Amino acid sequence: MTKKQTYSIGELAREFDVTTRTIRFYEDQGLVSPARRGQTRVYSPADRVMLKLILRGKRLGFSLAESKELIGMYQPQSDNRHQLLALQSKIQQRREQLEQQLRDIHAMQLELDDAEQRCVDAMNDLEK
Amino acid sequence: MTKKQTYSIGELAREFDVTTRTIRFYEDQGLVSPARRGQTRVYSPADRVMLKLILRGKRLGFSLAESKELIGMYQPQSDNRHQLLALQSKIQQRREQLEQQLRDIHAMQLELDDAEQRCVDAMNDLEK
DNA sequence: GGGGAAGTTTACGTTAACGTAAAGTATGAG
DNA sequence: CTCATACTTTACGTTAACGTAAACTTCCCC
Repeated sequence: MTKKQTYSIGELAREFDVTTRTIRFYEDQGLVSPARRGQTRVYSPADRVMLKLILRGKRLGFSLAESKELIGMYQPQSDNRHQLLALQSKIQQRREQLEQQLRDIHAMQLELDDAEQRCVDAMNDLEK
Repeated sequence: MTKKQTYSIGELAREFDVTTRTIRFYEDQGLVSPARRGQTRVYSPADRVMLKLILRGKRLGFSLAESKELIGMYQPQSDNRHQLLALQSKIQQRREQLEQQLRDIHAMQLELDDAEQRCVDAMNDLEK
């Protein structure tokens, strides 16, 4: 028995806590392309994975266009040497961006530590 | 000698690679409030730090409003116990969001590793 | 067969974060 | 004095990422 799993738009919307409008919008932008049973959209596990990747991109501040490009990088269909080199270069750029984000997160965490400490101190002061 | 350092809007724009329009927009939004010498804006080191924090927020996908709130957290001026508790709660939320971002980044890094490997393989195949 | 829930298309509205253009002011160089 | 450069305000324009409303179909339940 193969997992013949499919999803309705409503199911996915609930799972990922977005509206159906959002999912249809992503289709407009060419990020997902669900099958149809009549008029109705039928989503595959692959479509579901796409959504996951898009939303992960969003959490990191990526635009839909960026996420789309990023996802495209995961399957190099190029047989052209030049394009492969270009792809590698893009991958490298993304890597560097992610590392910048890591640094930024670390800095913020330190500041949050600091902020919380001042909170605690302020509360201790309140208790005379 | 105190560091009597100040900056023009143009200097800061160049340093942070944004337009002057952007910096004025941030002022409109109440994120910075430079002094004036006549009509002309004069930025202090503190203003410069603000800009840094805002742009760091941007790199992590924060809206200006979120960055503003976050920066506000760094100096609890509250003498109210209830507000201090609320602030702690917000700090905790930010922490959790940052940790989600860390997980997201890690996942992306793994996928980039994978993507690059496929690139390398494809290039090796090209060399017969 | 009437109704409700979930799906559909079409289309106009909204918000954030600036871009861009116009028109004026100030200031140092030559 | 004149010109270039850097600043200023005012104001309309733009893009991304959906929200929201209207009007319609499909399907299932009782």
